[in-house]
Amino acid sequence: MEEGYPMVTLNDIAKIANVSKSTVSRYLNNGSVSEKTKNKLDKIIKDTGYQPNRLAQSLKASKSNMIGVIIPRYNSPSTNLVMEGIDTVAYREGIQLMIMNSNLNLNRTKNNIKSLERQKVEAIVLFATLIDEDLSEQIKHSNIPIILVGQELREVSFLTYQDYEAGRSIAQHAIDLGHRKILFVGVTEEDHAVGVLRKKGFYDVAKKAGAEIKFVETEFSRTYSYKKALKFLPEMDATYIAAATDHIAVGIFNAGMELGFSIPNDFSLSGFGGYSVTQNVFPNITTVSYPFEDLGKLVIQEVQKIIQSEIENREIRVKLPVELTIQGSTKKI
Amino acid sequence: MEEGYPMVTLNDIAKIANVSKSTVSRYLNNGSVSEKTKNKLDKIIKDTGYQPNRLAQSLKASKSNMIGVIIPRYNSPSTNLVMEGIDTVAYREGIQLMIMNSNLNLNRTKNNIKSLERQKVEAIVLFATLIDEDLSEQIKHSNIPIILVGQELREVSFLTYQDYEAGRSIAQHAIDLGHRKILFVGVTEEDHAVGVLRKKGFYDVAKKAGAEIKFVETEFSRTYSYKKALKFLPEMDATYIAAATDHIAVGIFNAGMELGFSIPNDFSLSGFGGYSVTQNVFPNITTVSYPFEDLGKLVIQEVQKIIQSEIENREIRVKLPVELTIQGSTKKI
DNA sequence: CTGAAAGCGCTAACAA
DNA sequence: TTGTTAGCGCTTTCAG
Repeated sequence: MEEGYPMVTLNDIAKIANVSKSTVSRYLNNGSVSEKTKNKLDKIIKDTGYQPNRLAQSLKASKSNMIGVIIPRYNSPSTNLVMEGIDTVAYREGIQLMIMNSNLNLNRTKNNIKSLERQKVEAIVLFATLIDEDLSEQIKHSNIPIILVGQELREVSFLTYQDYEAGRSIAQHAIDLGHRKILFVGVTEEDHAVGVLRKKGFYDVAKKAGAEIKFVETEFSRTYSYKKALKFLPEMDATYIAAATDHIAVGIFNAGMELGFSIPNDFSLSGFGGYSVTQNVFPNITTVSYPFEDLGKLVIQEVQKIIQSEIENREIRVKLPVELTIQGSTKKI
Repeated sequence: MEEGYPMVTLNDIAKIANVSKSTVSRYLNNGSVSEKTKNKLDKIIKDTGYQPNRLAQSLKASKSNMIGVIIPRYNSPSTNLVMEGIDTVAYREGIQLMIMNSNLNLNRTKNNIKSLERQKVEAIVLFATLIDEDLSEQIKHSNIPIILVGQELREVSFLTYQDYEAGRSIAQHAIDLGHRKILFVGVTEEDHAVGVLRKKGFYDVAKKAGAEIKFVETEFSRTYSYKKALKFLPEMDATYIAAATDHIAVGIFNAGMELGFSIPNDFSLSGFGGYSVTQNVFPNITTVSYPFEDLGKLVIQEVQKIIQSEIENREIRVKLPVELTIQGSTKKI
């Protein structure tokens, strides 16, 4: 590996061109220099391969033209879809993303925020599931705007989805199909959006229609849910299983296949999310589609507004609508 | 959203404590200050919530303690697994990652490299599939070390997998099961690892055993492969289909299910990669497992060595071994 | 149109 | 142990 060109600074360019640093800087920014020096600098910069040091620029400006993003982990399909939306707009707008992984760990999340503050990012987009009092305070008192994704929190800006309505929507679907014996496979209530809202929406509608609902708690991972399902499926009497996420649904699906069940003949099955994994099994799994990518795009647009406006105290509260996607895994009883 | 604490700098701390900036700096770094000032500074820093500005630190040091990572897109399962490995080691070592998305676009890749150079990252980990002459030159001449992941390239450091051997390995499996009429569903040869090496390894072994191989070219996406398979499956006479990636295999699997085929009874099917998607269908898909996470860990370890050593011209060439994972989708003819 | 000078926040000689 | 000084690379008044 041969060593590359040496690092050349603005000062070097100035010396070579026999002008002052400010002239070079001016050329680089406004471009308001004489035709002659313009040509001269043009050539020198091209020859030397000069690139302005962004650390120096940012330090000078006291801001970095970057937006921090804290993701919960790398392989979360929903997060990745949101990221695509974020990336699309950020790239178009010339905004750099500083992505950090919290690995679903509260302490790492807190440290990530501090780190991004020190990096002078202009705003932080935070994917968080679990939020304790401490983190909540940190968010509120940060000197840079933090916007939460996928959860709602008092006194904090957020963009999320209509999880409660999603629950209602799929419950209505189950009821419409005639199901009255239902198993809801959910997650911990510590996750407010998934653990509380989806379930509550579902229960509210299903109970009202006179359905009998049993509950099993599992974890987000497909594998864990698969193992759990191997146990509860044999002794289950429900005709409809509502899983709190698509991944959980797929885990149940696979366990069902392995145990010799036929879906949707032996029982109907649905998820939440609408990501592609529901189409990796056959029949495809009925789900509620979430507008992940749209939310990503929207986040950056909102962040832009916050950054550009001088009014810092705009509080954003957005809940995007979701959509029932009926596929082959649910049918009339 | 209430505004946070005002930004406090090292200088502010110094003034409040009535000492010089260097004393504060010294306290922060070596800690070699008198017990008295130590206590004083301790308190002030805690009270003010002071955090050193990392832009200034990095500018001063002319380096940022960050490693740049250029990923091909957000939802690539293999990349995300490697990222987990990278993240594990980087977090442990206190190294920040600056992740950028090339979106599989050559120009974005080139710009990403420039951007990371300007950011003064200490090294760049580059996931690239397509590499043209221009990019190759850019890599070689960059003034910061760039290490390629998942592909090999002359005169460039890289870590990748034994793709050729992977091809051989799964071909041997097919042959051992008695298959002699084989369909290989691959991708463009522009992707050397996937499009060339896997295929070549497969062909070398299968041909030698007297098998008859037909070839269909598809794209990486599951959906595209699914559609393609809907067309070629009905008129296919092979007893074994080797897909060049797990995603392609799943696409074929789903098309097969939809057309009423039974796998592995009507034909055997295998993929490459070994990520969890192979277990999202039933029967699970036979594949070659790649050590994605290990590679991620290794990358950062190697990068560390490069950074720490003064010898810049260490060229790294690593190809990690792979492992055949036999599951339910392949069987004896 | 151009240059001198100050300063962003920090670190690191070097003196005291 | 502490303070003074210079400087990382850049932008931005303010004069000329």
